[in-house]
Amino acid sequence: MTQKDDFDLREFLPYLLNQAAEISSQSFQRIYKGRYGMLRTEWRVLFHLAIYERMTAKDICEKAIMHKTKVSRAVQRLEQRRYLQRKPDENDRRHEWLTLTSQGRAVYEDLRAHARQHDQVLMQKLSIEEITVLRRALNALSQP
Amino acid sequence: MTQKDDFDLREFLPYLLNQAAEISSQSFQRIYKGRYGMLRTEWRVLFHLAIYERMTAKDICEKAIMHKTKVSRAVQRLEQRRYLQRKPDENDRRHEWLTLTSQGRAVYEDLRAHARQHDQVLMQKLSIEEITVLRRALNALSQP
DNA sequence: TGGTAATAGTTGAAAATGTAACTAACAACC
DNA sequence: GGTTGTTAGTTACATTTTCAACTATTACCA
Repeated sequence: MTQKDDFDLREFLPYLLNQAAEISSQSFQRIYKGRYGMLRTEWRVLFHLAIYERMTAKDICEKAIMHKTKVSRAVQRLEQRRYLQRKPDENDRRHEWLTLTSQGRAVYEDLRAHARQHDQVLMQKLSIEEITVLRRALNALSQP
Repeated sequence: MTQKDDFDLREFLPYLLNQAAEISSQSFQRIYKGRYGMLRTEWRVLFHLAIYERMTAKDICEKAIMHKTKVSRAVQRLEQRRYLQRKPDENDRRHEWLTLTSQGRAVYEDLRAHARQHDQVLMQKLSIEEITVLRRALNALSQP
């Protein structure tokens, strides 16, 4: 098992990004899954609603770059657990406004604290300068 | 839909990493999926075998940080398409040595060229310095 | 006005993934 | 040698995701 080819997987950005994303998500996953049985799609929707307060599913699709069926199903499950409420738009009944319930907000507060803590741990692997550049680079790469 | 909370999702590393990984993988995905009907797990296994020549499934699990069932299934599909061959180890028949067929190597050559090209496009979004730091940071975050 | 197109969101079936239990081969120890 | 434990890899089943088709509502325009 000795390396032969001159193509270095460890320099291929999509590969590296995936690896880092996967590994750095794991311990946070244990938290939202373990405590609330939530999926990745679900905490993402929850966090967006907590931060932006009031969005339609479409808004979430765009902000979070998620497919509408993913969002639709995440919203369903969050509604079943009473973490969010839906309210049809008065003027255009194709839209539904989504807001967190107080229970949903409580879950968010808890998860946010863990997220912060988790982020701290991750950042300990990097220097301040690396963190700054990393965030900038990741944002740049997130523009489609 | 105005931001309210002081927690910034756009600074939460697992989120940022996922976003960047997802988006930067898309156009490469269109290539391996469109041309060869392959999955992400499959190109990863293919690339590892091309680069290291001869590995067991276990080796791939460790290098690629993939679960053994993922690897097992990817190997099955690559074998069905005649991209790789299995050969049981003489001394320990629990191990199977995997190698690419010439057909598998041809597919790799093609995909590698596209991967390089794709990487070039991604890197155009970044400065040289950002690329260096990004790679270093991603490698650091990939250590579990 | 009526007819076609576009948009928000849902649903069902197929594909992929995760989890845990399984088989087969070897190792270690008495 | 036989029992127990470990390792490599597969399989079965449940859970998620994807893709395409669908409903319901609004927009456009002759």
